[in-house]
This record gives sequence, C-alpha cells and structure tokens, in this order.
Amino acid sequence: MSSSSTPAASHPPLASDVDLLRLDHQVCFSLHAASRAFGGVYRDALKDLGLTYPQYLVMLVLWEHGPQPVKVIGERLRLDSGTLSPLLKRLEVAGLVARERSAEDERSVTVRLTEEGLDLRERALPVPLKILSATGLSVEEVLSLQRLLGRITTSLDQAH
Amino acid sequence: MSSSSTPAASHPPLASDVDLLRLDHQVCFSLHAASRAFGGVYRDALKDLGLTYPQYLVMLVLWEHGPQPVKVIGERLRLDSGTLSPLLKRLEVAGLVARERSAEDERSVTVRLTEEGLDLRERALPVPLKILSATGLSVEEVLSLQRLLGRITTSLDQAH
DNA sequence: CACAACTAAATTGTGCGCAACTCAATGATG
DNA sequence: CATCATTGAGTTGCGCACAATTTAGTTGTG
Repeated sequence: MSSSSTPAASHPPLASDVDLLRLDHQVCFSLHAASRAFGGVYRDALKDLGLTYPQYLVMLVLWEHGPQPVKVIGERLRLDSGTLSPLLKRLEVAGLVARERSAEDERSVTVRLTEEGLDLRERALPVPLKILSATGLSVEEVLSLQRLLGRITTSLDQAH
Repeated sequence: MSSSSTPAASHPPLASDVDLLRLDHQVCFSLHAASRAFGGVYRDALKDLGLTYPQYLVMLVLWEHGPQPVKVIGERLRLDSGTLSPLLKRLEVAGLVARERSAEDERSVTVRLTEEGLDLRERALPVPLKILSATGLSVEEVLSLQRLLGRITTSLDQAH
C-alpha cells in the first residue's frame, strides 16, 4: 500500500516491471506445473489401488494416525469439509473407511479404516519408491525441497 | 521385511517402508500445500483484476507473446483444450480476449487480447512483487527453486 | 478423386479446491 | 433456564484438471 498522493505517479522501474512479470510467470507456473506433474505420476501409481491423489493423502493420514475426526484430517491436510465430505463419502462407498458420529460430541464424525482399508496399505507400500525415482532426485534433495516448500507455505499462509 | 536391521549403526539408517510412506506423504503433501498456498495469495492479489490464477497465467502468456492459437497456449502452460476452452470462453465473456478461426487453417482458433485485456496489464504490474514478498524468499532462492522444480517436472513428465 | 489417418477445438463426465451457506449440537452469558 | 454465539459436517455453486469422446478441417496415399 504505497501512498500515491500524486495522480500520475511516475514510478521508475526497479528491475523492470516486465522482468518481474516474467519471473512471476515462471515461479507460479513452475510450481503449478510441478504439482500437476506429480499428479500425473501419482495417478499412474495409484490406478491399481483405485485411489486418487487426494484420497491417497487421506489414507496416508489414516494409516499413520488411526481413527480420527474429519476436523483433524482437515487440519493435517489443510482441507475443509467442502472438500473432505464428498471425498470421504467416496472412500466409504469404496469400502475403505467407515464414518460414525462421536458419542461425546454429536457434531463430530470419526473416520476409521475398514479391514479392506487397512489391507490396502500393503499394496500401497511400493508407491513412494516409484514416486521418488520418478522425480529423479536424491533423498537429500527431496528433504531440502520439502524444507523450502514448508517455509514458503508458512509465509504464504501468513500473508493470506 | 527390512525391520530386522542390526543396531550396529555405523552407517546412516536406510529408510524403512514406514519411513518411505511418511516421506512420500510429506513430499507430495508439501508440494500440494505450497501450490494451494500460492493459490490463496494469488486469489487475493488478483481479486481486483477479476482473474483467477489460471486465467492470470493465460493472460501472462498473451501479454508476453501476443496473439496465438489455443494449441500454443496449451503447450506453453501444459493445459489441454478441455481446460482452456471453457477458461477462454470466460475471458471472452469478461471482454479480455477475442477468439477467431484462423484463415489458413480453419481448425485453429487464434486468441488475441482486446483493448481491455491489454489495459489490464498495467493493473497487473504490482502483482508479482506482492507474491514475491509473500513468499518470504529472495530472488536468488526463487530462481533456484524454479530450477529444481523444472528438473522435477521434466523427470516426472518423462516417467508419465 | 476417394478414402483413411491425423489434427485442433470443443464437449462430456468425474473429482478436487474453495467460498458461502445451512443445520444441528455445544458452550457461554445474562 | 433461556438465549445467543460458536463449532463440526454437510451442501451448493463455480472454476480448474484431465481422460475420453466428438466434430470439423487438413493431410497423405493409392
């Protein structure tokens, strides 16, 4: 928010606005593109399991932390009920999870894995290595990428 | 499986399957989360312009390269007609672009900016700096992130 | 010339992401 | 105790991503 008291503020270009537009284009595009490229590889790797990429994320959370309310899943994945409700319904229809109202708090719905959902974990074990090798990165590079992305996400979330 | 490793531990621990599942979770999640966090900040920055994030990408391409066929836009952004056709229709309704069939090749549709679309560039100039500062990164870090993401995307696209 | 193969857009259908809203249960306040 | 604000899920609506299909125009081959 710059104070522009003058109507036709002549603003001397810094690194040239055009360059910044280009840089911006490339930053947002490269992240966008990488995210979608991951999506494509996950789609292949998860086809056998009958899972989409976000559904796989939910399953990972359930495999790792066990039964938990929708709210907690949403916090872990930063997804709201508008996304999770229909997604969980699909997982339920697929027979992988069960949902039941909590006894203490009738507003809360606890999501738990079914036998089938638990069993799916075995078949999901080869997935991470497939993805890792598809990236062409070393484990160290992946970890540093993670850290960088984490920093960015934190900053962006604060700005938002 | 590999959980019977000896605690001799003169070497760095190799990732167990469980660790790989966790790592995978974190990698895909952090990229997914970062992409969505960017989306949120762009949403704010572009609200005044009446553009969504992908629409902004299309406008950037048009601002930079001028009139071009849908196919070329798709190649630059790695988007297919299933995404671009309705998106371009919305930009057309908004009065920012015009579409016309090419004379030489009747299959091709050339997209060009309207006066209004060209003028919008001025108002878009502040956006990149807003985004850059929201990331909390230096220009150098952004550039190296871009290179890394580019490498990943290339690898992933080849695997796909 | 006729016909098959190919190409560019558009369309259809499914799922995700998110804002805005509804609804029921809970908690807080007077 | 009655009322109001808050909370957790769910629903609706819009836009994007992508696979699969359709349509129309182009190119290649006999």
